[in-house]
Amino acid sequence: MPSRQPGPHSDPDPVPPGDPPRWRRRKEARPQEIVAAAMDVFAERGFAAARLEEVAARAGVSKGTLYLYFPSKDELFKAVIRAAILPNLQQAEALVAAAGGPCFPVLERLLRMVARLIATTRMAVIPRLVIAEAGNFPELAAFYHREVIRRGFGLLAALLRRGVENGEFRPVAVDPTVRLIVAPLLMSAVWRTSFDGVDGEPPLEVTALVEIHIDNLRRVLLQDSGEGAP
Amino acid sequence: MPSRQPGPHSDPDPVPPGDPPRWRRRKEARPQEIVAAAMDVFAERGFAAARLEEVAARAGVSKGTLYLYFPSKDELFKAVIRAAILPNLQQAEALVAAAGGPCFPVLERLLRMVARLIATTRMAVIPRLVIAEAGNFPELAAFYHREVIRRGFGLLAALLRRGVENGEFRPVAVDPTVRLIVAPLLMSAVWRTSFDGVDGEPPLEVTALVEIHIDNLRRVLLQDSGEGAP
DNA sequence: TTTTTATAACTGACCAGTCAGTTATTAACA
DNA sequence: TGTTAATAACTGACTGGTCAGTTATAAAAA
Repeated sequence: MPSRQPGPHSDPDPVPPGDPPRWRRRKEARPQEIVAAAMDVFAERGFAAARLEEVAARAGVSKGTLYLYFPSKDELFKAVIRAAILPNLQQAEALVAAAGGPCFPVLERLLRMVARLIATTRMAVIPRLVIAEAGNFPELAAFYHREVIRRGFGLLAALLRRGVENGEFRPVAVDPTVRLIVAPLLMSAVWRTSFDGVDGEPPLEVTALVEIHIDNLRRVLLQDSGEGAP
Repeated sequence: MPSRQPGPHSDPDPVPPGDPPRWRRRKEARPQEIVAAAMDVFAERGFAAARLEEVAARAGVSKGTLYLYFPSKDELFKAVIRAAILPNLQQAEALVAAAGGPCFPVLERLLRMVARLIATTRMAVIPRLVIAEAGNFPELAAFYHREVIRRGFGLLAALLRRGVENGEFRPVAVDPTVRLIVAPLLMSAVWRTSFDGVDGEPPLEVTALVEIHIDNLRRVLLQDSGEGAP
Protein backbone atom coordinates (compact mmCIF):
# COMPACT_ATOMS: atom_id res chain seq x y z
CA MET A 1 0.00 0.00 0.00
CA PRO A 2 1.90 2.97 -1.35
CA SER A 3 1.98 6.23 0.47
CA ARG A 4 -0.14 9.16 -0.45
CA GLN A 5 1.78 10.87 -3.20
CA PRO A 6 0.19 14.02 -4.41
CA GLY A 7 -1.57 12.92 -7.56
CA PRO A 8 -0.33 14.56 -10.79
CA HIS A 9 -3.15 17.04 -10.94
CA SER A 10 -6.40 17.92 -9.26
CA ASP A 11 -5.52 15.81 -6.26
CA PRO A 12 -8.29 16.08 -3.70
CA ASP A 13 -5.94 16.32 -0.73
CA PRO A 14 -2.40 17.03 -1.89
CA VAL A 15 -0.95 18.10 1.44
CA PRO A 16 -3.56 19.74 3.58
CA PRO A 17 -2.11 22.97 4.89
CA GLY A 18 -2.40 22.21 8.61
CA ASP A 19 -1.21 18.60 8.83
CA PRO A 20 2.30 17.69 10.02
CA PRO A 21 5.01 17.38 7.40
CA ARG A 22 6.45 13.95 6.73
CA TRP A 23 9.67 15.02 8.41
CA ARG A 24 11.34 18.11 9.82
CA ARG A 25 14.83 19.49 9.77
CA ARG A 26 16.22 19.01 13.23
CA LYS A 27 19.93 19.25 12.69
CA GLU A 28 20.64 20.07 16.33
CA ALA A 29 18.60 17.36 18.02
CA ARG A 30 19.41 14.42 15.74
CA PRO A 31 22.87 13.44 17.00
CA GLN A 32 21.82 13.02 20.62
CA GLU A 33 18.67 11.17 19.66
CA ILE A 34 20.62 8.83 17.41
CA VAL A 35 23.25 8.21 20.06
CA ALA A 36 20.57 7.45 22.64
CA ALA A 37 18.84 5.01 20.34
CA ALA A 38 22.14 3.41 19.39
CA MET A 39 23.01 2.94 23.05
CA ASP A 40 19.78 1.04 23.57
CA VAL A 41 20.29 -1.22 20.60
CA PHE A 42 23.98 -1.87 21.27
CA ALA A 43 23.09 -2.65 24.87
CA GLU A 44 20.49 -5.19 23.85
CA ARG A 45 22.33 -6.88 21.00
CA GLY A 46 26.02 -6.13 21.27
CA PHE A 47 27.89 -4.33 18.53
CA ALA A 48 27.97 -6.93 15.78
CA ALA A 49 24.34 -7.97 16.07
CA ALA A 50 23.01 -4.44 16.34
CA ARG A 51 21.28 -3.41 13.12
CA LEU A 52 21.53 0.19 12.02
CA GLU A 53 18.04 -0.06 10.60
CA GLU A 54 16.78 -0.62 14.11
CA VAL A 55 18.82 2.23 15.53
CA ALA A 56 17.33 4.48 12.87
CA ALA A 57 13.80 3.30 13.59
CA ARG A 58 14.13 3.96 17.30
CA ALA A 59 15.58 7.39 16.65
CA GLY A 60 12.63 8.13 14.38
CA VAL A 61 14.71 8.59 11.24
CA SER A 62 15.75 6.55 8.25
CA LYS A 63 19.00 4.68 7.91
CA GLY A 64 20.40 7.18 5.45
CA THR A 65 20.04 9.93 8.03
CA LEU A 66 22.41 8.10 10.33
CA TYR A 67 25.10 8.56 7.73
CA LEU A 68 24.54 12.28 7.62
CA TYR A 69 25.72 12.48 11.21
CA PHE A 70 28.07 9.53 11.68
CA PRO A 71 30.42 8.22 9.02
CA SER A 72 30.25 4.57 10.06
CA LYS A 73 28.93 2.09 12.57
CA ASP A 74 32.28 2.14 14.36
CA GLU A 75 32.20 5.89 14.82
CA LEU A 76 28.64 5.73 16.09
CA PHE A 77 29.78 3.16 18.62
CA LYS A 78 32.56 5.40 19.82
CA ALA A 79 30.16 8.30 20.12
CA VAL A 80 27.93 6.17 22.34
CA ILE A 81 30.80 5.35 24.64
CA ARG A 82 31.98 8.92 24.81
CA ALA A 83 28.52 10.19 25.64
CA ALA A 84 27.98 7.62 28.37
CA ILE A 85 31.31 7.72 30.13
CA LEU A 86 33.02 11.06 29.87
CA PRO A 87 30.58 13.21 31.85
CA ASN A 88 30.72 10.80 34.78
CA LEU A 89 34.47 10.59 34.65
CA GLN A 90 34.72 14.35 34.79
CA GLN A 91 32.36 14.42 37.74
CA ALA A 92 34.55 11.92 39.56
CA GLU A 93 37.67 13.92 38.84
CA ALA A 94 35.99 17.03 40.17
CA LEU A 95 34.98 15.19 43.32
CA VAL A 96 38.54 14.14 44.05
CA ALA A 97 40.03 17.48 43.19
CA ALA A 98 37.64 19.32 45.48
CA ALA A 99 38.18 17.10 48.50
CA GLY A 100 40.70 17.80 51.21
CA GLY A 101 41.43 15.98 54.44
CA PRO A 102 41.38 12.20 54.85
CA CYS A 103 41.33 10.08 51.72
CA PHE A 104 39.20 7.14 52.72
CA PRO A 105 35.92 9.06 52.80
CA VAL A 106 36.68 10.33 49.30
CA LEU A 107 37.22 6.77 48.17
CA GLU A 108 33.92 5.81 49.78
CA ARG A 109 32.08 8.56 47.95
CA LEU A 110 33.65 7.54 44.65
CA LEU A 111 32.69 3.91 45.03
CA ARG A 112 29.13 4.74 46.02
CA MET A 113 28.78 7.07 43.09
CA VAL A 114 29.90 4.41 40.64
CA ALA A 115 27.69 1.82 42.34
CA ARG A 116 24.70 4.05 41.87
CA LEU A 117 25.53 4.52 38.19
CA ILE A 118 25.83 0.79 37.71
CA ALA A 119 22.67 -0.01 39.57
CA THR A 120 20.44 2.61 38.01
CA THR A 121 21.66 3.73 34.58
CA ARG A 122 22.28 2.25 31.18
CA MET A 123 25.93 3.16 31.56
CA ALA A 124 26.43 -0.29 33.01
CA VAL A 125 26.41 -1.83 29.54
CA ILE A 126 29.50 -0.01 28.33
CA PRO A 127 32.14 -2.28 29.86
CA ARG A 128 30.44 -5.32 28.41
CA LEU A 129 30.32 -3.76 24.97
CA VAL A 130 33.96 -2.72 25.03
CA ILE A 131 35.10 -6.06 26.37
CA ALA A 132 33.15 -7.89 23.71
CA GLU A 133 34.49 -5.87 20.81
CA ALA A 134 38.04 -5.23 21.96
CA GLY A 135 39.34 -8.06 19.81
CA ASN A 136 37.67 -6.86 16.64
CA PHE A 137 38.38 -3.18 17.16
CA PRO A 138 41.85 -2.74 18.59
CA GLU A 139 41.51 0.95 17.91
CA LEU A 140 38.38 1.09 20.06
CA ALA A 141 40.12 -0.82 22.82
CA ALA A 142 42.97 1.65 22.69
CA PHE A 143 40.54 4.56 22.71
CA TYR A 144 38.73 3.22 25.76
CA HIS A 145 41.97 2.38 27.50
CA ARG A 146 43.35 5.84 26.92
CA GLU A 147 40.22 7.89 27.57
CA VAL A 148 38.56 5.94 30.34
CA ILE A 149 40.68 3.31 32.02
CA ARG A 150 43.90 5.24 32.23
CA ARG A 151 42.14 8.30 33.58
CA GLY A 152 40.05 6.33 36.06
CA PHE A 153 43.01 4.34 37.28
CA GLY A 154 45.10 7.48 37.54
CA LEU A 155 42.47 9.10 39.69
CA LEU A 156 42.41 6.23 42.17
CA ALA A 157 46.18 5.83 42.11
CA ALA A 158 46.67 9.48 43.03
CA LEU A 159 44.21 9.13 45.89
CA LEU A 160 45.96 6.04 47.20
CA ARG A 161 49.37 7.66 47.04
CA ARG A 162 48.07 10.67 48.91
CA GLY A 163 46.70 8.39 51.60
CA VAL A 164 49.95 6.50 51.91
CA GLU A 165 52.04 9.65 52.06
CA ASN A 166 50.05 11.24 54.86
CA GLY A 167 50.15 8.05 56.90
CA GLU A 168 46.44 7.30 56.58
CA PHE A 169 46.95 4.13 54.49
CA ARG A 170 49.37 1.26 54.81
CA PRO A 171 52.15 1.38 52.19
CA VAL A 172 50.32 -0.69 49.60
CA ALA A 173 51.40 -1.49 46.05
CA VAL A 174 49.40 1.12 44.21
CA ASP A 175 48.74 -0.39 40.80
CA PRO A 176 47.50 -3.81 41.90
CA THR A 177 45.47 -2.22 44.67
CA VAL A 178 43.70 0.03 42.20
CA ARG A 179 42.76 -3.04 40.20
CA LEU A 180 41.50 -4.83 43.27
CA ILE A 181 39.37 -1.84 44.18
CA VAL A 182 37.85 -1.57 40.72
CA ALA A 183 37.27 -5.26 40.01
CA PRO A 184 34.03 -5.70 41.99
CA LEU A 185 32.51 -2.67 40.31
CA LEU A 186 33.42 -3.91 36.87
CA MET A 187 32.11 -7.35 37.71
CA SER A 188 28.84 -5.88 38.95
CA ALA A 189 28.32 -3.93 35.75
CA VAL A 190 29.02 -6.97 33.63
CA TRP A 191 26.88 -9.21 35.78
CA ARG A 192 23.90 -6.94 35.72
CA THR A 193 23.92 -6.81 31.93
CA SER A 194 24.68 -10.48 31.32
CA PHE A 195 23.20 -12.70 34.00
CA ASP A 196 20.56 -10.76 35.89
CA GLY A 197 17.33 -12.68 35.68
CA VAL A 198 18.96 -15.73 34.15
CA ASP A 199 18.04 -19.11 35.58
CA GLY A 200 15.78 -17.54 38.20
CA GLU A 201 18.62 -15.70 39.89
CA PRO A 202 17.54 -12.68 41.95
CA PRO A 203 18.97 -9.36 40.70
CA LEU A 204 22.41 -8.45 41.97
CA GLU A 205 22.41 -6.13 45.00
CA VAL A 206 25.08 -3.76 43.77
CA THR A 207 24.70 -1.29 46.61
CA ALA A 208 24.98 -3.91 49.35
CA LEU A 209 27.95 -5.48 47.64
CA VAL A 210 29.79 -2.19 47.48
CA GLU A 211 29.12 -1.46 51.15
CA ILE A 212 30.78 -4.73 52.11
CA HIS A 213 33.59 -3.98 49.69
CA ILE A 214 34.12 -0.61 51.39
CA ASP A 215 34.13 -2.30 54.77
CA ASN A 216 36.77 -4.76 53.56
CA LEU A 217 38.85 -1.98 52.09
CA ARG A 218 38.85 -0.25 55.47
CA ARG A 219 40.48 -3.31 57.00
CA VAL A 220 42.94 -3.62 54.14
CA LEU A 221 43.96 -0.01 53.60
CA LEU A 222 43.81 1.84 56.89
CA GLN A 223 46.96 1.98 58.96
CA ASP A 224 45.11 1.10 62.15
CA SER A 225 41.38 1.48 62.49
CA GLY A 226 40.36 1.59 66.12
CA GLU A 227 37.00 0.00 65.32
CA GLY A 228 36.24 -3.71 65.43
CA ALA A 229 33.20 -5.19 63.70
CA PRO A 230 30.55 -6.14 66.25
CA MET B 1 37.47 -32.34 -15.13
CA PRO B 2 37.20 -35.62 -13.33
CA SER B 3 39.63 -36.37 -10.61
CA ARG B 4 42.53 -38.74 -10.83
CA GLN B 5 41.07 -42.14 -10.24
CA PRO B 6 43.58 -44.91 -10.38
CA GLY B 7 43.79 -45.26 -14.11
CA PRO B 8 42.88 -48.70 -15.39
CA HIS B 9 46.24 -49.25 -17.00
CA SER B 10 49.50 -47.52 -17.86
CA ASP B 11 48.45 -44.20 -16.39
CA PRO B 12 51.50 -41.96 -16.13
CA ASP B 13 50.79 -40.85 -12.55
CA PRO B 14 47.73 -42.65 -11.33
CA VAL B 15 48.30 -42.35 -7.57
CA PRO B 16 51.86 -43.20 -6.80
CA PRO B 17 51.61 -45.84 -4.13
CA GLY B 18 53.53 -44.00 -1.43
CA ASP B 19 52.00 -40.51 -1.56
CA PRO B 20 49.58 -39.39 1.14
CA PRO B 21 45.87 -39.39 0.38
CA ARG B 22 44.12 -36.04 0.12
CA TRP B 23 42.39 -36.72 3.40
CA ARG B 24 41.93 -39.49 5.91
CA ARG B 25 38.97 -40.80 7.86
CA ARG B 26 39.57 -39.82 11.45
CA LYS B 27 36.19 -39.98 13.09
CA GLU B 28 37.62 -40.11 16.62
CA ALA B 29 40.07 -37.23 16.44
CA ARG B 30 37.93 -34.73 14.51
CA PRO B 31 35.71 -33.38 17.29
CA GLN B 32 38.57 -32.40 19.57
CA GLU B 33 40.53 -30.88 16.73
CA ILE B 34 37.54 -28.89 15.57
CA VAL B 35 36.81 -27.69 19.08
CA ALA B 36 40.43 -26.63 19.54
CA ALA B 37 40.43 -24.72 16.27
CA ALA B 38 37.09 -23.13 17.10
CA MET B 39 38.41 -22.01 20.46
CA ASP B 40 41.27 -20.21 18.75
CA VAL B 41 39.04 -18.48 16.24
CA PHE B 42 36.34 -17.53 18.74
CA ALA B 43 39.05 -16.20 21.03
CA GLU B 44 40.49 -14.02 18.31
CA ARG B 45 37.29 -12.76 16.73
CA GLY B 46 34.43 -13.27 19.14
CA PHE B 47 31.43 -15.39 18.28
CA ALA B 48 29.70 -13.29 15.66
CA ALA B 49 32.82 -12.40 13.69
CA ALA B 50 34.23 -15.92 13.75
CA ARG B 51 33.93 -17.57 10.34
CA LEU B 52 33.29 -21.27 10.22
CA GLU B 53 35.36 -21.51 7.07
CA GLU B 54 38.35 -20.38 9.11
CA VAL B 55 37.60 -22.82 11.89
CA ALA B 56 37.47 -25.58 9.30
CA ALA B 57 40.71 -24.49 7.70
CA ARG B 58 42.56 -24.47 11.02
CA ALA B 59 41.17 -27.86 11.91
CA GLY B 60 42.38 -29.15 8.54
CA VAL B 61 38.92 -30.09 7.26
CA SER B 62 36.27 -28.59 5.03
CA LYS B 63 33.31 -26.62 6.24
CA GLY B 64 30.94 -29.45 5.48
CA THR B 65 32.79 -31.68 7.89
CA LEU B 66 32.06 -29.29 10.74
CA TYR B 67 28.40 -30.03 10.23
CA LEU B 68 28.96 -33.75 10.44
CA TYR B 69 30.04 -33.29 14.04
CA PHE B 70 28.20 -30.17 15.24
CA PRO B 71 24.70 -29.21 14.16
CA SER B 72 25.24 -25.45 14.27
CA LYS B 73 27.60 -22.65 15.13
CA ASP B 74 25.84 -22.22 18.48
CA GLU B 75 26.35 -25.82 19.45
CA LEU B 76 30.00 -25.65 18.46
CA PHE B 77 30.35 -22.62 20.70
CA LYS B 78 28.84 -24.47 23.64
CA ALA B 79 31.14 -27.41 23.01
CA VAL B 80 34.11 -25.05 23.18
CA ILE B 81 33.01 -23.71 26.54
CA ARG B 82 32.30 -27.14 27.93
CA ALA B 83 35.68 -28.44 26.87
CA ALA B 84 37.56 -25.50 28.35
CA ILE B 85 35.83 -25.15 31.67
CA LEU B 86 34.44 -28.40 32.96
CA PRO B 87 37.71 -30.31 33.53
CA ASN B 88 39.12 -27.45 35.58
CA LEU B 89 35.97 -27.08 37.59
CA GLN B 90 36.05 -30.76 38.45
CA GLN B 91 39.66 -30.45 39.49
CA ALA B 92 38.76 -27.58 41.81
CA GLU B 93 35.90 -29.52 43.32
CA ALA B 94 38.22 -32.45 43.96
CA LEU B 95 40.73 -30.17 45.60
CA VAL B 96 38.17 -28.83 48.05
CA ALA B 97 36.64 -32.20 48.75
CA ALA B 98 40.01 -33.75 49.54
CA ALA B 99 41.15 -31.02 51.92
CA GLY B 100 40.66 -31.14 55.64
CA GLY B 101 41.81 -28.79 58.38
CA PRO B 102 41.88 -25.01 58.07
CA CYS B 103 40.02 -23.44 55.18
CA PHE B 104 42.19 -20.48 54.28
CA PRO B 105 45.02 -22.54 52.81
CA VAL B 106 42.47 -24.32 50.62
CA LEU B 107 41.20 -20.97 49.43
CA GLU B 108 44.77 -19.93 48.68
CA ARG B 109 45.39 -23.04 46.64
CA LEU B 110 42.17 -22.49 44.68
CA LEU B 111 42.99 -18.90 43.86
CA ARG B 112 46.52 -19.74 42.77
CA MET B 113 45.25 -22.53 40.58
CA VAL B 114 42.81 -20.24 38.81
CA ALA B 115 45.45 -17.54 38.51
CA ARG B 116 47.76 -19.97 36.79
CA LEU B 117 45.01 -21.00 34.37
CA ILE B 118 44.28 -17.38 33.54
CA ALA B 119 47.92 -16.46 33.11
CA THR B 120 49.00 -19.41 31.03
CA THR B 121 46.09 -21.02 29.14
CA ARG B 122 43.59 -20.07 26.48
CA MET B 123 40.85 -20.73 29.02
CA ALA B 124 41.07 -17.07 29.92
CA VAL B 125 39.06 -16.12 26.83
CA ILE B 126 35.93 -17.96 27.92
CA PRO B 127 34.52 -15.34 30.28
CA ARG B 128 34.94 -12.67 27.66
CA LEU B 129 33.15 -14.78 25.07
CA VAL B 130 30.25 -15.60 27.35
CA ILE B 131 29.90 -12.03 28.54
CA ALA B 132 29.90 -10.78 24.99
CA GLU B 133 27.26 -13.20 23.75
CA ALA B 134 25.04 -13.47 26.80
CA GLY B 135 22.58 -10.98 25.35
CA ASN B 136 22.24 -12.77 22.03
CA PHE B 137 22.12 -16.28 23.47
CA PRO B 138 20.08 -16.30 26.65
CA GLU B 139 20.17 -20.06 26.51
CA LEU B 140 23.96 -19.98 26.50
CA ALA B 141 23.99 -17.54 29.40
CA ALA B 142 21.70 -19.85 31.33
CA PHE B 143 23.88 -22.85 30.47
CA TYR B 144 27.03 -21.10 31.67
CA HIS B 145 25.31 -19.80 34.76
CA ARG B 146 24.03 -23.23 35.67
CA GLU B 147 27.06 -25.33 34.77
CA VAL B 148 29.91 -23.01 35.70
CA ILE B 149 28.99 -20.03 37.82
CA ARG B 150 26.57 -21.73 40.15
CA ARG B 151 28.95 -24.62 40.72
CA GLY B 152 31.96 -22.39 41.20
CA PHE B 153 30.13 -20.06 43.56
CA GLY B 154 28.73 -23.02 45.47
CA LEU B 155 32.20 -24.39 45.97
CA LEU B 156 33.50 -21.15 47.46
CA ALA B 157 30.36 -20.58 49.50
CA ALA B 158 30.67 -23.99 51.11
CA LEU B 159 34.29 -23.32 51.95
CA LEU B 160 33.45 -19.96 53.50
CA ARG B 161 30.64 -21.40 55.59
CA ARG B 162 32.93 -24.13 56.84
CA GLY B 163 35.47 -21.51 57.86
CA VAL B 164 32.86 -19.43 59.66
CA GLU B 165 31.41 -22.41 61.49
CA ASN B 166 34.71 -23.61 62.86
CA GLY B 167 35.65 -20.12 64.02
CA GLU B 168 38.45 -19.65 61.54
CA PHE B 169 36.68 -16.84 59.64
CA ARG B 170 34.72 -13.82 60.80
CA PRO B 171 30.95 -14.23 60.31
CA VAL B 172 30.88 -12.71 56.82
CA ALA B 173 27.94 -12.45 54.43
CA VAL B 174 28.66 -15.44 52.25
CA ASP B 175 27.19 -14.54 48.88
CA PRO B 176 28.66 -11.04 48.50
CA THR B 177 31.99 -12.26 49.83
CA VAL B 178 32.15 -14.98 47.20
CA ARG B 179 31.62 -12.32 44.54
CA LEU B 180 34.30 -10.12 46.02
CA ILE B 181 36.73 -13.03 46.03
CA VAL B 182 36.02 -13.94 42.43
CA ALA B 183 35.90 -10.46 40.92
CA PRO B 184 39.66 -9.87 40.59
CA LEU B 185 40.11 -13.21 38.86
CA LEU B 186 37.34 -12.50 36.41
CA MET B 187 38.72 -9.06 35.77
CA SER B 188 42.19 -10.46 35.16
CA ALA B 189 40.90 -12.93 32.61
CA VAL B 190 38.96 -10.25 30.79
CA TRP B 191 41.83 -7.81 30.95
CA ARG B 192 44.37 -10.19 29.59
CA THR B 193 42.21 -10.95 26.57
CA SER B 194 41.03 -7.39 25.90
CA PHE B 195 43.65 -4.84 26.85
CA ASP B 196 46.99 -6.58 27.20
CA GLY B 197 49.44 -4.90 24.88
CA VAL B 198 47.07 -2.05 24.07
CA ASP B 199 48.46 1.45 24.14
CA GLY B 200 51.88 0.23 25.25
CA GLU B 201 50.61 -1.16 28.52
CA PRO B 202 52.81 -3.85 30.07
CA PRO B 203 51.10 -7.24 30.41
CA LEU B 204 49.05 -7.77 33.53
CA GLU B 205 50.89 -9.54 36.34
CA VAL B 206 48.12 -11.95 37.26
CA THR B 207 50.17 -13.93 39.75
CA ALA B 208 51.37 -10.90 41.67
CA LEU B 209 47.86 -9.48 41.72
CA VAL B 210 46.44 -12.65 43.18
CA GLU B 211 49.12 -12.79 45.87
CA ILE B 212 48.14 -9.32 47.06
CA HIS B 213 44.49 -10.33 46.84
CA ILE B 214 45.19 -13.33 49.05
CA ASP B 215 47.01 -11.12 51.50
CA ASN B 216 44.06 -8.75 51.63
CA LEU B 217 41.63 -11.62 52.10
CA ARG B 218 43.66 -12.77 55.08
CA ARG B 219 43.03 -9.43 56.74
CA VAL B 220 39.36 -9.48 55.80
CA LEU B 221 38.41 -13.06 56.54
CA LEU B 222 40.51 -14.34 59.41
CA GLN B 223 39.13 -13.97 62.90
CA ASP B 224 42.41 -12.70 64.26
CA SER B 225 45.70 -13.28 62.53
CA GLY B 226 48.60 -12.85 64.88
CA GLU B 227 50.83 -11.65 62.03
CA GLY B 228 51.38 -8.08 60.91
CA ALA B 229 52.75 -7.25 57.49
CA PRO B 230 56.34 -6.08 57.75
C1' DT C 1 14.71 30.05 -6.69
C1' DT C 2 18.73 27.37 -4.42
C1' DT C 3 20.42 24.84 -0.54
C1' DT C 4 19.91 21.75 3.13
C1' DT C 5 17.97 17.80 5.25
C1' DA C 6 15.90 13.56 4.82
C1' DT C 7 14.12 9.35 2.61
C1' DA C 8 13.81 4.64 0.71
C1' DA C 9 15.15 1.80 -2.76
C1' DC C 10 19.27 -0.17 -4.09
C1' DT C 11 23.97 -2.61 -4.26
C1' DG C 12 27.56 -5.53 -3.15
C1' DA C 13 29.87 -8.32 0.07
C1' DC C 14 29.62 -11.65 3.35
C1' DC C 15 28.59 -16.06 5.47
C1' DA C 16 25.80 -19.98 7.86
C1' DG C 17 24.08 -23.88 6.41
C1' DT C 18 23.07 -27.53 2.45
C1' DC C 19 23.78 -31.27 -0.62
C1' DA C 20 25.27 -33.76 -4.75
C1' DG C 21 29.20 -35.80 -5.61
C1' DT C 22 34.07 -37.76 -4.38
C1' DT C 23 37.39 -40.56 -1.86
C1' DA C 24 39.29 -43.45 1.84
C1' DT C 25 38.41 -47.55 4.17
C1' DT C 26 36.48 -51.89 5.17
C1' DA C 27 34.35 -56.28 4.06
C1' DA C 28 33.24 -59.85 1.11
C1' DC C 29 34.74 -62.75 -2.12
C1' DA C 30 37.90 -64.86 -5.58
C1' DT D 1 47.02 -62.88 -2.17
C1' DG D 2 44.31 -59.37 -5.35
C1' DT D 3 39.71 -57.61 -7.01
C1' DT D 4 35.29 -55.63 -6.21
C1' DA D 5 31.26 -53.98 -3.88
C1' DA D 6 29.42 -51.30 -0.03
C1' DT D 7 29.65 -47.67 3.11
C1' DA D 8 31.10 -44.00 6.00
C1' DA D 9 33.80 -39.83 5.95
C1' DC D 10 34.67 -35.93 3.62
C1' DT D 11 34.56 -32.09 0.14
C1' DG D 12 33.44 -27.63 -1.92
C1' DA D 13 30.34 -25.15 -4.87
C1' DC D 14 26.05 -23.25 -4.16
C1' DT D 15 21.85 -20.90 -2.00
C1' DG D 16 19.23 -17.79 0.52
C1' DG D 17 19.20 -14.24 3.60
C1' DT D 18 21.20 -10.39 6.03
C1' DC D 19 22.99 -5.91 6.44
C1' DA D 20 26.50 -1.89 6.08
C1' DG D 21 26.90 1.57 3.25
C1' DT D 22 25.30 4.38 -1.28
C1' DT D 23 22.50 7.24 -4.07
C1' DA D 24 18.60 9.04 -6.78
C1' DT D 25 14.94 11.65 -5.46
C1' DA D 26 12.01 14.71 -2.91
C1' DA D 27 10.42 17.70 0.72
C1' DA D 28 11.44 21.51 3.84
C1' DA D 29 13.72 25.69 4.65
C1' DA D 30 16.04 29.91 3.25
